[in-house]
Amino acid sequence: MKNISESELEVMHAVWKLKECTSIEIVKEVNKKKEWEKNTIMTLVSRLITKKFIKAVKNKGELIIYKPLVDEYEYKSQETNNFLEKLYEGSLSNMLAGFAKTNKLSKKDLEELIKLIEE
Amino acid sequence: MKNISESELEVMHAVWKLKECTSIEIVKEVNKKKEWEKNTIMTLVSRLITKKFIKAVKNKGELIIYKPLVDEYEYKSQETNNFLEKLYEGSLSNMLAGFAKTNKLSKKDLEELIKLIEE
DNA sequence: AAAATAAAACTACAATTGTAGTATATAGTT
DNA sequence: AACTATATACTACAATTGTAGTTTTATTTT
Repeated sequence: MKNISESELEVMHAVWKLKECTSIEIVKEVNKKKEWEKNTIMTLVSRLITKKFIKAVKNKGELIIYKPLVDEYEYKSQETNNFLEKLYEGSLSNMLAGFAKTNKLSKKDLEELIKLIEE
Repeated sequence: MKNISESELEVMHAVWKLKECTSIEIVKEVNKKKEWEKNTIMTLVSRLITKKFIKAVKNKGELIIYKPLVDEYEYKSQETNNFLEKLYEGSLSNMLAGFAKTNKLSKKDLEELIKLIEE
């Protein structure tokens, strides 16, 4: 399975959020964060279709409806694993340790971490 | 500042580890993980030089010595921020929450997390 | 029905990346 | 000094990515 590129990911975020949507809605949603041309955004959509991350449903007389084909959280945590593998030998605590060195963890972060651990 | 690509990153890991090293050493180190041709690895080294992540010091009669120009942990935590931004709206706890959903955190992870928090 | 508009598809093109091969310079060996 | 081996530099080339422009198709308006 191919990768979602960085700008494609921006589009995926929109599709994940909207769930079933038209090109118009996707463009509007993406434009909240990125000033990209409609054409640019639709090129990304079409690449995501080729890569099987999005499906297009076409009904006569209606706009095409786009839907995500992969689960958002599943995809994200797989990407997170890849990321940890690439930068931190796959170790989460390794990452947190390194991260804490430069990016002071905020109190809020710590509290949320504790809450998470307690479950 | 340009980005370090995925295969370039593999080379950076070697250079970070070795600190001051020759092409031979870099190739040997990278080959522990990736079966890449010497030429391939040296192409990556030269791109990293262009991108200012590595410096080459050349002394007459000796092999060229390569050194990292950026701090490993600084680079990694910056990349981590980018990653969090791209996938989790910049929120670490957001990531951990999502991560915990699919990737059961191991007991070991939890223990190490707790240790970290306690500092 | 013809024209105008807008959506969808197709084409474009440079930069980056992955992955080497080839040429040149330098050093060590006979 | 000539030859050989090997380190370094330069060239190559297809795939992917970022970023649209252009063409075609379908729908709505005169």
